[in-house]
Amino acid sequence: VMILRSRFLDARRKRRNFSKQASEILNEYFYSHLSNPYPSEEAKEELARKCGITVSQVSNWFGNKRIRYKKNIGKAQEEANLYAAKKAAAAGASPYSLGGASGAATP
Amino acid sequence: MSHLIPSGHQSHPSHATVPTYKWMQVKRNVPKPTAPKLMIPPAEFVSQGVLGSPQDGMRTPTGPQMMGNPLLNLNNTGRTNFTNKQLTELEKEFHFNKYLTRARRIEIASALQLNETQVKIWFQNRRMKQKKRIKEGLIVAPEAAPTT
DNA sequence: CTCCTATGATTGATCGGCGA
DNA sequence: ATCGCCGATCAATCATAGGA
Repeated sequence: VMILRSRFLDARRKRRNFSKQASEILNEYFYSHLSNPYPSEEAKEELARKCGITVSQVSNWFGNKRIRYKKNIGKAQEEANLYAAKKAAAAGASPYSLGGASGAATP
Repeated sequence: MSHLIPSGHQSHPSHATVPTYKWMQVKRNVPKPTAPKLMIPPAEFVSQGVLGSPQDGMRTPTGPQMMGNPLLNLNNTGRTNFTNKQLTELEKEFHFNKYLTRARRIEIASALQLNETQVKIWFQNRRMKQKKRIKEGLIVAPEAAPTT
């Protein structure tokens, strides 16, 4: 119908997926701070630089990630978690401090 | 640092289940499950929201509860769907004043069939939106902005 | 090419903190 | 004590990109 409205007003909604590498960086941060995935403004700026995106995009990414993670608790999310957590540990090049605190699954 | 540890737990002993942190349980007082009927008196166009959503949670009704106007275009989730007319008027007013006075707010709310709170919130969100745009270097900066 | 899922962006409204 | 604003976030939705 008159759904045409958006065509013009929301043209800005031209989305472009982030690079595979950027997503990797964001996921690494997210899962290594799963206990509190709320990066500070400074952290967002750094992530934005590393990912080559804007701070707002970083905020959007975390916002979407948190909400969508919650909607899947008990699903493949945990899987992805272990995957990313281990990967982050292996990479060992991330300057992020493990926020987890608890569990530490590194026998 | 003391309120981000998992709470109850109920995980499964088998695989390394990820603990459930508080942020994962955060639930907000979403407006109102808006019930039964759906009515759209004026065949006006709504900005968005036309799909039907399943599921709806139940939240503590006790809260800000700003609604009170039975003739708002509410979404099934309780969210108001502003009409283009309303958005146009609000936008126009915004360009005139970034801030509203109580009196002006009442006028606009009445004219647009919205709550004072909704008008207030709309302006609040609009200001934040503009700030964000300026920050990202799109659109002109305020006025007397000492760029030095 | 069609159908479906993943994902970035938008936005009405909420939460907590501040100040008048 | 109350109210508006800010900054951040939530939650639902839109629209498109990408994969089967």
